[in-house]
Amino acid sequence: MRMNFTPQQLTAFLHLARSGSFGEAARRHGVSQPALSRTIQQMEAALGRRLFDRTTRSVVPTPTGLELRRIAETLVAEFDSAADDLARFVEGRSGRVAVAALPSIAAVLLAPAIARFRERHPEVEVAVLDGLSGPVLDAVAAGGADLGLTIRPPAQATLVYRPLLADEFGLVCRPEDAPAGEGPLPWSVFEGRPFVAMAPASSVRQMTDAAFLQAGLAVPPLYGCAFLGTVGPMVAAGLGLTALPRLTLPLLGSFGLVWRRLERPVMRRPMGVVTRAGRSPAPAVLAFLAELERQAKAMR
Amino acid sequence: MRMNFTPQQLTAFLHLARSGSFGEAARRHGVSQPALSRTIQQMEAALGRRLFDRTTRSVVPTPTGLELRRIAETLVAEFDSAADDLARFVEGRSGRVAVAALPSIAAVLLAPAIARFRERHPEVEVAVLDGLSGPVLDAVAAGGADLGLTIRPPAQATLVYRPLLADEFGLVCRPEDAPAGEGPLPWSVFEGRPFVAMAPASSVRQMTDAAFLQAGLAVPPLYGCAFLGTVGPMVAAGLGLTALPRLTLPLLGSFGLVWRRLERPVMRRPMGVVTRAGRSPAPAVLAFLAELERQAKAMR
DNA sequence: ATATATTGATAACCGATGCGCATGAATTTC
DNA sequence: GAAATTCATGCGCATCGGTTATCAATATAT
Repeated sequence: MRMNFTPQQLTAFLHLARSGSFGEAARRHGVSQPALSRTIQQMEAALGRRLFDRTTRSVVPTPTGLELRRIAETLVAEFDSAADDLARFVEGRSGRVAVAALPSIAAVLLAPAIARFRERHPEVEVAVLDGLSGPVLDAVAAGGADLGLTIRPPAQATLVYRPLLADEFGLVCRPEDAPAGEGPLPWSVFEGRPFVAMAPASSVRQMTDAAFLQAGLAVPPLYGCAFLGTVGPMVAAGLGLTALPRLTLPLLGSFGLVWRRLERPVMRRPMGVVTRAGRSPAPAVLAFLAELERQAKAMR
Repeated sequence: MRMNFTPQQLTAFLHLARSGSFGEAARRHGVSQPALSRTIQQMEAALGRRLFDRTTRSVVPTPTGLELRRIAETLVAEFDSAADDLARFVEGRSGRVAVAALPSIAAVLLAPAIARFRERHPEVEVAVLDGLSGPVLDAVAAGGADLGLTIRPPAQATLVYRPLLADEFGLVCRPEDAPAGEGPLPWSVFEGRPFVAMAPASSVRQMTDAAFLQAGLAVPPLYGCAFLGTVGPMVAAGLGLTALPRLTLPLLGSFGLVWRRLERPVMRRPMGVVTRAGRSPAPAVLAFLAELERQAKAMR
């Protein structure tokens, strides 16, 4: 005896068991009365037992009908709740988002995005793994993180990169060291002045080197700091000037440093998001991505 | 988003999630590979999300697929267990049987039937309501009892009666009071001897009265006892003889009384089972009925 | 490197199923 | 006794789920 009732059948049955009339039950179930008659007949045939003793005047559940009602009532409830769980997940209202990010991007882009996201998706768990570029990419590739926030990585078959924000480089210095005027400055502004550089492996250093190369300048790099948090105090102490993307400014510390846009060439630090190629992200991750893009657009 | 997956779809999905290959999963699910492909596509369309990221070489669940797997796994288990519960009920292996019965029938027919029944149906709860004819019929009519064991009641629209056993009347007396010989005796055997009668309302009394009337005898009834348990000691004390259906003999007590079949006329007490008309009994009740009939046949 | 085999997707077709409409049969009500 | 109510049935239709045959893509073998 293979009982293979569909949730449809079970709810139809429950409507009938609850209303005690085929016409009424059919209306509530949203089908015609003959359709409901057939449905019940099929269930009875499958079981080999009547579910209702019915005359033209009354519809009374048999003991088997009562038993099925007991069972179907909980089963349908389970089913509905499961459907609800799944719907919440599919709509991105439940689940988990793990984001790997460079600390600089985490500070300026990720933090506010999480704040907004959690307002709309309070049940979604958000995990942050801050690390340098390599570990970020590794985490995404290995599946430990759903997405990675970093600067554009070299093209890779297993990862996809999508740009979010291009952060422009500018001069960073104490107010009293700033050239007169208000507009953008050329990179030649660094000529003849001490330049506080980042460590040779860092993405910022590679871009400043490239800028000087393009501009045909020879500016000797000093110090070679690994962390932005170290650069701020050094500039503030008057040890030199530096060039940094605008959004990193808050990470330097509160020393009242000024930022002036640099051009010739205009340099932009491409920040974006990487995901695994060929892997569908969880709905909550997609929703978070959308929030990230909105945040990026707002900061542009 | 109305998720309305059938158990079929869910188990198909689980087969795929577990095997990681359409071909293998289709085989286990008992359908062709294209059929499974389409089933999964339909589920994905219903959800608006992919459930598996697949190439020709790999089938990997998406986050949504993992979530559905988690949900479907428990849901299908619930479903199976519910189906099992229902099957046990439908096959009469679980449930409850309430039997209303005359004490005399309960003793001779019901008790052994229950004993056998419980061997085969250990999970079925059996309740006994022993009472006189009126309350027995009332209990059945009101639904408090699934079936009633009693002597044939007057025809009633709401009840159906089915005969089980016809219990023959015989002379009951002390061995020393018995007429010589071994064969059946005529009712005239009571002429001129004290006859211990039952109460006028009892079914036995009505049949003994009828027997004397048919035989054209005038035998004055003495005492008019209401309970069989009272009749035994009285006969054993030598206060008189009586006529009783054979199967009631054990109820008289252990006084070594003898029973000799009576004829001219042969009187039979019709015992049977009553059920509600137009109401399907529970499967366990049907199984119990079958056991009752087997028991009756064995005693005939 | 080219051929082969494996695997999932697609196309075409077909029988079964579920539904609605119209109608029938039984019973209560006026 | 006629009308109304209620569940069951017959019939036609659209949909669905299934199979076979075939395609497209990729890994493997020669």
